[in-house]
Amino acid sequence: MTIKLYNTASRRKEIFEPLEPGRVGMYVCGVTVYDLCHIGHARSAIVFDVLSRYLRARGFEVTYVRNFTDVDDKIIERAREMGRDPGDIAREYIRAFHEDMARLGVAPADHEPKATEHIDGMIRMIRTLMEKGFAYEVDGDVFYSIEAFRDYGALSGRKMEDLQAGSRVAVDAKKKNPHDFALWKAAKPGEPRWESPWGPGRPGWHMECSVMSSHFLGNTFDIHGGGRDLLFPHHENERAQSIAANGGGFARYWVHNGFVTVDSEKMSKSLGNFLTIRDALETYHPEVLRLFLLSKHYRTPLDFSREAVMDLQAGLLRIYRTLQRLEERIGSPKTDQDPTGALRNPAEGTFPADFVGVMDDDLNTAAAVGLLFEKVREINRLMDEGVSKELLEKERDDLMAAASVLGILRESPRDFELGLAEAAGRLDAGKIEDMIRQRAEARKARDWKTADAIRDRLKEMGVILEDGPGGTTWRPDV
RNA sequence: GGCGGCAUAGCCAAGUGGCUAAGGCAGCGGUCUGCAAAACCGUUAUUCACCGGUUCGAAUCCGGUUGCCGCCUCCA
Repeated sequence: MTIKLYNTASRRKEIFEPLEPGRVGMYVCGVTVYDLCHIGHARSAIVFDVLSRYLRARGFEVTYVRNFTDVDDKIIERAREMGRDPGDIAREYIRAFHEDMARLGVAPADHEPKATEHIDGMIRMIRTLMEKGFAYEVDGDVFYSIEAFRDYGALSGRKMEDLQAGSRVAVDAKKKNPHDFALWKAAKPGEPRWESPWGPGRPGWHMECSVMSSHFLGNTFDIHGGGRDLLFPHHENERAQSIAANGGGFARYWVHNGFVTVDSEKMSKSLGNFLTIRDALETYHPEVLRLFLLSKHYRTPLDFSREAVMDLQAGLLRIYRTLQRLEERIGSPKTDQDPTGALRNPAEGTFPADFVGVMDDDLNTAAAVGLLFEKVREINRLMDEGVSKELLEKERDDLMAAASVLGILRESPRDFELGLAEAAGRLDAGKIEDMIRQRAEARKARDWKTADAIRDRLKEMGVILEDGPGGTTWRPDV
């Protein structure tokens, strides 16, 4: 079986073959750290987290690089507004990013370089571009000349004429061509600065990704990812710089995730319709959010709404209830083995093979989630039929293999339910158990009226009772 | 203006040439239960925005229409 990925550069799905068999180099554009991240950032981070997990589960050795843009106009502007040091702002939001990602279960990348750590490399690259005739300096600014790069526009599928026709940007008189872009920006008073052959200044935005990707992955590497909005101009420019300066092919597969929208409109700072990860986690359990963001194919826009998220929550809860039942029957899962082992060489017609089949097809997590639910129904059926412990263990291992690639089902079932309840309000376990005892006495006396009244009262408190052969248990009404 | 994407049941969402159009949520009927809850079983799109065309055969390919969205400017 082979993995297929949609390559934005060719606008079609392609069979994925890494440059070096068995090894994958993957670079994903991270965030500019001037504010808290919103759930659009979360989608991107989660999609590429799943891609790296999946590639590893399929036996590839992955080197995953995700950068931080920690020097940039927006950071400088924010610092000025707040009367603070730009470096402090960047550090603060890098910390916030790590906290948010940890809560969402997004694993750290193998390398998380910051732009400011690679200024020397950027200066070297700019010098090379000037020597090769791709860049020119004007009053301490250095620009890339897009006309010098014949292939400019090939990645995003644009023609230079089209670009000019729609341009609304105020043209910088220093530029030879309005779409030339800054490689180096001369520092204005009070701005962060580094010494360079063109005087003090800072790098343009696109430089960092070119330099850091080649530093960690080489001049030609396998996967370059990011949000769809980065395709132009950011990725087009990165590519133009890198190929012009280094030769090589730069990224071989370009993978772009779609946006999170609200009321069908892109979530963005300028529209003011964004929801930060933090705010979302006040209301929704991290795994609910994660499953929601994976419930639609990564390339299509995903509309965020409370109803849609809560629907997924109901579904995830059902999966956890099945895990709870399993635990009661066959005990807790073993934790000392690689959960994804079942995906390595799955036998045809089995659940792991089906899962691999849909994931191989351009990371179809939506279909994968569907398979997960089918498997859950089957496991419940098997438990109703009373099959052997060995079979149930096998079934659970298969389920957990898929779940671990998606990064869900990481909690104990009880913790998950209580976690949901925490968002809805706190429950007093002692009082609840007291009332359950009273109800048990009433039931013993066949006083159904009293028993039902107590149950109703608990329901109002947000507690659901379940009478089973082993007595009554309770769970939060979520 | 240029380029691109999307339109599948009450809602969310897979499926891109051929068995009965996945799955989730919600609803309804049933099994189980003192009654519930949970779980399971059954059920809910003769039809895939609309109009043409290609084909033995299309939700899937082609042309057109409508609607929504994105990129072209910092943006995941």
